[in-house]
Amino acid sequence: MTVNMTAHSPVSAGHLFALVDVNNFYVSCERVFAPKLEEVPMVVLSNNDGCAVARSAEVKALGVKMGTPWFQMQDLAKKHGIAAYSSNYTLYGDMSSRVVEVLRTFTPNLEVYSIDESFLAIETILKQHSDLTSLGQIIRQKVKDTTGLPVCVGIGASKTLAKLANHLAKKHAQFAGVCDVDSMSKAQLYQWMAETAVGEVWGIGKQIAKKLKALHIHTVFDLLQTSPQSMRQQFGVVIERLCYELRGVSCLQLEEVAPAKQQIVSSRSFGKPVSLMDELAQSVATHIARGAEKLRSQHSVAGAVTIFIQTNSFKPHEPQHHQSIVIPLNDPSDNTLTLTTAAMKGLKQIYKAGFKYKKAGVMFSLLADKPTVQQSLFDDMEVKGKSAGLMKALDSINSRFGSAVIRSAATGTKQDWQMKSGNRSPNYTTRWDELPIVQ
DNA sequence: TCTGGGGTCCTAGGACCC
DNA sequence: TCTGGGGTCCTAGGACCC
Repeated sequence: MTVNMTAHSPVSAGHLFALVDVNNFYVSCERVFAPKLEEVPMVVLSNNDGCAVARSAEVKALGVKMGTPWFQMQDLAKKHGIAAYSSNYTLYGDMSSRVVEVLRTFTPNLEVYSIDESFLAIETILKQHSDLTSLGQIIRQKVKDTTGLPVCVGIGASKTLAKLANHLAKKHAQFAGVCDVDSMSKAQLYQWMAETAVGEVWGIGKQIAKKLKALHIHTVFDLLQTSPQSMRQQFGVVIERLCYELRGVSCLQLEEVAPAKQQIVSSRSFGKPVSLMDELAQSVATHIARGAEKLRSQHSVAGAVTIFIQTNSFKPHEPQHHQSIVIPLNDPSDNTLTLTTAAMKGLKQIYKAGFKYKKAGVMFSLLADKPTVQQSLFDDMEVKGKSAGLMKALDSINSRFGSAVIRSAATGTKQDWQMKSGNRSPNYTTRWDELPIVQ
C-alpha cells in the first residue's frame, strides 16, 4: 500500500471513497447457486473442512466466531440445523471478478482490495447523482441484479472512514445497506463513533485495542479525541496515520494497479499427520509447483526459496518441531525444476524423523521482474558466443511460449541489432515487434 | 591497539488485514 | 479424532563495512 511519507500531509482535499463489500461473501456465493440455502443457517469450511471461514448472518448471531473449528460447533450445528459447505475458491474467485466488472461500470478509479471488497473513488461520479446515498443504493442494486450477491456500501472522505461507514451499514438495519458518513452532521457522526468500539476500526487489532483500553480509549470517538502526535509516540506512525484518516484527512491512496507481490506462499495442513520424508517431499514439490505458477503469472522470478514444516501446535504435549530454511538461488528463477531442486535440498536439512508433521509449505521471496524475453535472448548470445545463441534461444522461447510466438529471426550479433534499431541497446527493448524479424 | 559514529543489509518477530 | 491460507508493514537487533 502506498502511503504518504508523513502522516500530516493529506493526499489532497476533496476525496470521497466508497467501500463496496459483499456480505458473508463465501456463504452468499454458495446461496446464489443453491437458493434453497437462503434461509438455512450455514458456514463455509476451510481446507480439510477444519474451521468456519464464512458464516451466514444467522450463525454470526449465534455467536460463532470466525475460524471456529467445525468439530467444536457440532452441538450448536445440530441444535440449529447449521449446514456446512466445503470451500470452492474457484467459484469465489469467479464471482469476485463479476462483482468488480459491475463496479467498473461506475468508475475506472477502483481498487480491488480483497476478494470481496473494492474501494471506488466517487468524487468524480457524484455529479451524475442527486446524493451519495442514492448512488450507493444504485450500486447495490446493480450488483445484486447482475451477480445475485448482496453488498453494503460505506462512504467517507478517507478509506478508513469508508470502512467505518461500511461497518455501520452492515451492523445497523436503518441504513438499508448504505451508510454515508460524509453527509452526516458532525454531531451524528460522533454519536455513531461513540457507540462503536475502537477495535472495529480498520487497523486496530486485538493487541492495540487492549493497550488503548488501558489508556481509557474505548470507542472510536475516544480515539478521535486523542492527539495523533501522542498516538505516534506510543504506537508508531501507522496508528498516527489512522487518527488522521478518522478525522477525514486522507492519507491512504487508492491503489488502482495492484503492485506485484513481494512474496508468494503456498502451504497447507495435512488431513492426517505425516512422518515420512517421502510424503513431505511430495507435498513440498506440489507447493513449489503451485507457487511457481503464481510466480509466472505475475512475471516474477524468485531469488530465494523458504521451506517450512511444522508439527501440530494444538497438541503441545506431543513433541514439537517447527523449522524453516531459506535457500538462496544463484540465479533467480521461475522454473519449477530449479525451484524444486533447491527446495529438496532445504527439506533434507530440516527434516527430522520421528515427528508427526501437520503442515508444510514454501515461500518464494526476493522476487524480481522476470527479464524480458528479448533480454534473455541476448544474454544467451553473450554467454554462448555471438552467432550460435540466437536461433537456439529462439527455439527455447518458442517451445516455452508456443511456437507461434516468433516465427523466425535474423541471426546476427548484438552489434547488428544495434545498427538496425538505431543503436539502442536490446536490453531496453520490451516489445515483441521490435525483435529482428525476417519474413 | 584503542576509540567513535554512521550506514546498510539481513533476520526475526510482532501486529495487522482478508 | 477433528483447529485455514494467504498477505502487508514496521521495528529491533546483530553483523559488517567505512
